[in-house]
Amino acid sequence: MREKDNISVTLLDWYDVHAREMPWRVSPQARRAGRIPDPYAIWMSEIMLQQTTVATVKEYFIRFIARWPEVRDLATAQDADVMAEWAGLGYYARARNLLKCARAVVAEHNGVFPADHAALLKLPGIGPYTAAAVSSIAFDLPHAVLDGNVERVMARLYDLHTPLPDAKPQLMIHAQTHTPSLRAGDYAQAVMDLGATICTPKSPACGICPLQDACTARANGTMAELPKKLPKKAKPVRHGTVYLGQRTDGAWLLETRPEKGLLGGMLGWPGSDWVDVALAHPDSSPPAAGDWTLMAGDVRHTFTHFHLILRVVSAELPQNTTPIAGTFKPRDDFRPSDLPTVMRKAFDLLHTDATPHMTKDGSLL
DNA sequence: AAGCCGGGGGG
DNA sequence: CCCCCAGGCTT
Repeated sequence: MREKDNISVTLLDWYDVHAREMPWRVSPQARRAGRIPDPYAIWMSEIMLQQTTVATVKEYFIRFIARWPEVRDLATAQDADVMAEWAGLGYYARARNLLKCARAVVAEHNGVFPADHAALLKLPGIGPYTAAAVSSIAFDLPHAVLDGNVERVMARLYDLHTPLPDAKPQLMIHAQTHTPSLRAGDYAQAVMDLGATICTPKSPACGICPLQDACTARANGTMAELPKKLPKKAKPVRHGTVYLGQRTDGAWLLETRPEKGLLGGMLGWPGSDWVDVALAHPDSSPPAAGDWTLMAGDVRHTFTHFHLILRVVSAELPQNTTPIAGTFKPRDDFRPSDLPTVMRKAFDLLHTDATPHMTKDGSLL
């Protein structure tokens, strides 16, 4: 086993050769040539990368930057436009905080992201990880990033068997130990790249790992079982009903969900509450009078903490319909891609299987 | 400290 | 189909 005192040098050398291309990334070569990363772009990428893979984020990042090139553009955007652009990316509180943060940077920091870890930490949506990531990647300040990748790399490097999240303080100490005072940004990206591409959760590619000779778990053969985690709890199943109503002129009956809670601030179909299978089926009344039809099949979707099974009920509504819930959105004003995934699945069900399961008879609903 | 928040990819 | 992954906010 080699000593662990030059981990950062080894990783930086590896990163010089193996750094992946990303739309927000300044390559180590470009950085040496004097190119400075755009803190706004780094911040936006890091918010999107919370709980989300690089492959998924790329297209969203490109669209956001094209539409709102600078923080002042985003700060003056309409809430609904930002939420619609975020649709499908998940964890919608991130989008609400993205907007809050952009407005705070304009209002409190003159439109310039502060090159200061403590100041970044005070901004909405920026926690310990993101403050360290922006500090290091955008400003080359020597703050240690500790995301899931770094946790895994450090747990294996030190063969640490303490389960997460109890192990976090120890892992953070190791992460800080290896963070260099020079090239802190490249180092942060290097260690996260390593975790994403080589030191992977399952079947890590130890044979091509630049740290293989320094890795204690590799020496002990325990890398596949690290990091240990506390057991997760089972997800309950909930049931509900959504109503997809389309007026004769093509307008859809939609509602904007409340700011707080599940899918907060997002567009969705009116419907019942979502209740546990053990309870009575939700008493759901349609959002407007009409000839409602239960569609064949159902929508199945899994959220962070429960599985959901939705009945989908549809109707063609007369032009003079007065909604009980929701508002009509003109056909040309509505794109299915503005919906969070579970709501888009309901829309897809309507259009891929247009055969009614049974005709509405009044008692059905 | 524990619970609340999506969605994608892999076995 | 099920399992795994993983930051920040709220309470």
